[in-house]
Amino acid sequence: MKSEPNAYSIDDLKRDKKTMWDGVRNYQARNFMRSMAIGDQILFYHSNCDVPGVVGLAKVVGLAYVDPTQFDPSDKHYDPASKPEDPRWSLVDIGFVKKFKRTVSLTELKARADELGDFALTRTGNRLSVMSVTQAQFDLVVSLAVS
DNA sequence: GCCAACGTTGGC
DNA sequence: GCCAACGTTGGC
Repeated sequence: MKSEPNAYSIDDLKRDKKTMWDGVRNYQARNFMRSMAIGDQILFYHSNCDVPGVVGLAKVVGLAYVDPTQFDPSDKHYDPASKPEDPRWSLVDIGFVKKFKRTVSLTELKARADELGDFALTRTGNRLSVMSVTQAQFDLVVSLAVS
């Protein structure tokens, strides 16, 4: 899952312990969240910053439910087209697991393309804020963080 | 700040 | 249903 550290960083999650992953307004990303299970592990990625990359781990602590911000006109992600009787957008609750001692940068991930295989995060033009990762890819990223 | 790669919108 | 225009994302 991606976040701009200016908006919400791994340090923010560490402080909060858990958070509602609100504001996702992309159907594919939403569908990924709807398919999540409690305990699913998450790579936490910082985008739009000095060193984009995976900075830590989180996990799913609450199954998908209606994202309340879609109905709030004062919210940045307000969606006037979404009706309470038929909500468009969902979110999950995620909990802090750990912050890596070092960032596993996007550059580094691209350099490991052979080992990672078809990795959603490094696919060209991928702008999804929530995407899937295989266990093998997850394990490789974690191993890079501690190496 | 630039720009490529998207997803969405809306006219037709 | 097509597609141009537009807005957004995000690396660089």
